[in-house]
Amino acid sequence: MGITVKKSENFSEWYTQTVLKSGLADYAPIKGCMIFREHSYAIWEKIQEIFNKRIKEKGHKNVYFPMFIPESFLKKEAEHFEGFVPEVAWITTGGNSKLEERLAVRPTSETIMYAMYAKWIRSWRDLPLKLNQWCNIVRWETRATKLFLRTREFLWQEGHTAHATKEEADTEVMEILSIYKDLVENYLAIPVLVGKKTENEKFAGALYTTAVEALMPDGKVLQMGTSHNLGQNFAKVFSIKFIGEDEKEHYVWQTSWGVSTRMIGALVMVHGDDKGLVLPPKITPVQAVIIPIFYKNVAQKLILEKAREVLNKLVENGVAAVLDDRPAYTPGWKFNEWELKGVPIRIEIGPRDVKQKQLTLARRDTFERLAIKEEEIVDVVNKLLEEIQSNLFNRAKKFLEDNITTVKTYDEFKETLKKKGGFIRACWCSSPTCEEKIKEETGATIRIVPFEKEKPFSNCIYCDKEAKDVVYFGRAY
RNA sequence: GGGGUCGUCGUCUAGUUUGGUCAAGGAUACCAGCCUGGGGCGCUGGCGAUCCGGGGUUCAAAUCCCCGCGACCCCA
Repeated sequence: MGITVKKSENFSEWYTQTVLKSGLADYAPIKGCMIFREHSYAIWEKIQEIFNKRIKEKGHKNVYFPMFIPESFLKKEAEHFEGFVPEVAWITTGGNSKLEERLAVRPTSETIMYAMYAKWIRSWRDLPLKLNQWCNIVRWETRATKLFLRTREFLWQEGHTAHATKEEADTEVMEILSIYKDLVENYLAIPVLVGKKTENEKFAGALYTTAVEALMPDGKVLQMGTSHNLGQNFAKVFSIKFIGEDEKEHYVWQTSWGVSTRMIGALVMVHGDDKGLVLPPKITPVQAVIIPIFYKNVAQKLILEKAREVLNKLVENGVAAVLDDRPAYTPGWKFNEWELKGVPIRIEIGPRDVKQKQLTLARRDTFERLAIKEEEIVDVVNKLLEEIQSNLFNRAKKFLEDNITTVKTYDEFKETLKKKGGFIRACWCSSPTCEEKIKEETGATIRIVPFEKEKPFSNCIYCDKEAKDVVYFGRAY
């Protein structure tokens, strides 16, 4: 019933088992598809809650657009279409009749949304337009399914804004990126690198793309979120124009950005251990579980009463606590189950504790156990939750820092990639050809070009010509 | 994209190499009853599989062959 492999020994198998056995997800009876079960959906709801709050503060509104996109819409922006067509699922038939124009099941919603933006935006007074939607996305993957990371259907949020000027759009892109960084680092406790994408790696149809990228324990890099400045590319093909204060006609400047349920996969990989999930307190649906320990010859009622009292106290003080009073399972069984599910704190209440007016607490991240005075429970739990949150982040941060390797030659580059993985900091001449060659030969891509230009410390690792940028390479999921 | 492994009760698995002993064995889960309870506790009984689908070879197929479907692992 528990996880039968060690994280350090067979990472891939460990990941699959952890996801399945913790009750996060299951395979669906449709190839390439998965089921987001209660546990992962609850985490997703937390993410929604946090992110909604942040963007609503900034004046964004949530909407919902159709999941079907007419082919002609998708085709309007050539680069965009090229980028997505290899994995678009098409609807060609409705009932018994063949459709006159086939419909794409949205791989992303730029085109369907912008067709409407063209209708809604008339004047500078209509700007900025800042909409977001939470929805499902379909990309017809042909590669092997990996729960949360590579499935044909997944959930995400996609924000789409329109602005009067490029500067405003630039600002929007950066503000959203910093919300993503905040979400991932301060809630999911996963440290990230932020920066720009190269031309090769940018979103199909964008002017430029920015991203937050995280490092997984197996040395591979996972893109956690992207924020794009679309320039006026879509505005021109969808004719999204407004009359400015200068009484002239202008095309809008647009942004789009998204994070997906992939983040849940990162959460599993980064923090999980041989006993299962380890969830950061700020993102877990359950922060503390109370497990009463009964003995036949001791008044069960007393223990249960005490457990309920502790539960109420915690809940009243804003702790997401639950009481596991199922009589059919033994305490040991429950310990294992809640550890598998990653709950940060376990509170045990048995006859010993009641007698001594104490509670026994156990930390999920360090397995440390401690006895505390009953009346201290709220303070101690809150303090522990904070400690666990920062411990998880610091652990991951150290791992990230230890796995950023600076190299000066291509041999060193290949060696590091093979032996260690992680982020590789190297100099690059900024030619897409070198980037492409490196990808072909090693599988590594440029994950991030830092916003603050660093001074090159060597020539381009591939062509040995003068380097223009210091960039971060990695093998990505 | 390339290579490999695999598919048998809900789940994990034995059996496949060498066809017959298998109307498929075990463990776990599930149900009933007892017993327990500070790390997946124990006992008794019960339920549960046309062996992924299709075709072929054969007196005989979970086992051999072909096609399909699906999953996983490794490599770029």
